[in-house]
Amino acid sequence: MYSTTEENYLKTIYKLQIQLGTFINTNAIADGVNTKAASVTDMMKKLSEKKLLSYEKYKGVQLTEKGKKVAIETLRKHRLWETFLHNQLGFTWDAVHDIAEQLEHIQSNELVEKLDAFLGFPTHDPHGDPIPGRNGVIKESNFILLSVLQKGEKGIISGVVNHSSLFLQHLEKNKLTLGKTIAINEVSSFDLSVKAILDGKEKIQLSNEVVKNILIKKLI
Amino acid sequence: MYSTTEENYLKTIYKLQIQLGTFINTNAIADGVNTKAASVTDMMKKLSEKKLLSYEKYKGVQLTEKGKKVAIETLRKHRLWETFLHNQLGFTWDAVHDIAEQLEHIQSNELVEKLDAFLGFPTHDPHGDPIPGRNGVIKESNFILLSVLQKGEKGIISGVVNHSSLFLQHLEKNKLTLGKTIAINEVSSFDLSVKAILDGKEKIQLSNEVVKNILIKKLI
DNA sequence: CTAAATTTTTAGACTAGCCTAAAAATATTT
DNA sequence: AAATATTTTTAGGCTAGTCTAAAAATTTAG
Ligand SMILES: [Mn+2]
Ligand SMILES: [Mn+2]
Ligand SMILES: [Mn+2]
Ligand SMILES: [Mn+2]
Repeated sequence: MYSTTEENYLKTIYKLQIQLGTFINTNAIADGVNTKAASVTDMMKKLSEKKLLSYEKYKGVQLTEKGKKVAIETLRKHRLWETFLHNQLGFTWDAVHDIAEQLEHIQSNELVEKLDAFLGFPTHDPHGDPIPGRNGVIKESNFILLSVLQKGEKGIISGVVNHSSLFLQHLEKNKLTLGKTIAINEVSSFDLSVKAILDGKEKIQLSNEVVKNILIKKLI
Repeated sequence: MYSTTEENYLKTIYKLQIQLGTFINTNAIADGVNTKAASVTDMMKKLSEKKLLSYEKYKGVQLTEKGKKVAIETLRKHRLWETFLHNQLGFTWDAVHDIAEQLEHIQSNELVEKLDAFLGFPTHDPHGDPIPGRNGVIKESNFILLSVLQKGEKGIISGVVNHSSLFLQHLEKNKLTLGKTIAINEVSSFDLSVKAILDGKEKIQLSNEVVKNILIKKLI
């Protein structure tokens, strides 16, 4: 139905709309799809022509319901495939994104639904991001930043803000994976680094750069 | 490394080489990749430039070792994905081909190897076709046509000649699936249709059109 | 409120892959 | 051995998607 390129544009715009509000500017899109502003302008005209978004010169861009639907379907496929790669094939969480970036464009509704069932209708992908349902509904999780936890509080690692391989590998190496419990012992008022207990056993120390990129579900 | 289009050309030429001999002509390729002869000539120049095949004007085309390697890798991926779709996701054998036609172009060696392991290193796809190994070796199976069996002989259904959805659905509907045993009771000398026993139980009647498109492993 | 900086759009060009129509080469008949 | 038919190649053109450089619009600063 839509090309790989079109789906990538729509998915990127959708994600930008979530984090930045409604009107998305050309440069942000160019950055997101890894191309130049001139190419984005071209594509915006085409997508607007196809009623996937509304575009007004110099004013930015906004997805229509139709465009949002395609974006969410693509996101759904991406996250289901990431889950497959991680849970079934044993890929580490830093390796799944690039492959899912290709797999998300395979066209077959039957495949998506069968994959979903095969995986047991997962609600979150390996990075803790919510997987949109068949109906297109996304249950946004109310995770909070680990950096807002105070001394004495604890939570379960449930997601990440930064999705880069470098960061994910760093977490993996330090056993900071989804499901682990972190209890804050002390927050340095000098560099905001944190001393904590991992899973009630191990003493660990985390830089502010790390704690502000981990999402947790607060306990009690 | 190579585009979807290039991989499709190479895979098609490889299959033609298997069934027709070494030099493959333009029209056969055009037919295989569903395009026009003029487009094939263009592409042959490009693939020849990249040393994937040898091309001499008006003389036809032949894969190099390099080209053969790419073709076999693509065939390996195609058949592994078909196996995944059938064995794990429960797709019927007539539905897997079109989706595998897309999946075979996903680029990741690690994915192929992990998928292979996940599937238990299968040797044949859902149509009975052999799956090339990681080394690129294909164990050609010595299946024979059901139509060569004589009265009193029997065999196990192990593959198909015709891969069309229509034929596969017909077989499915008549429970003529891989692994079933067929014992010949009688061959009509009028229309070459066959009376047989399926799995030692059920009496069946098969047209010549059907028996000459089923491959079996002969018993005793 | 004008001037400078930034962002966005246009203009023109490129590649991959495809097409049609015509020309050239090869194969088949007579 | 011509004549005819078929196959293949060339020529020229199309679309999707990309780029650079220049022009136009908008935003920010003085
Ligand atoms: Mn991802
Ligand atoms: Mn993810
Ligand atoms: Mn197939
Ligand atoms: Mn097959």
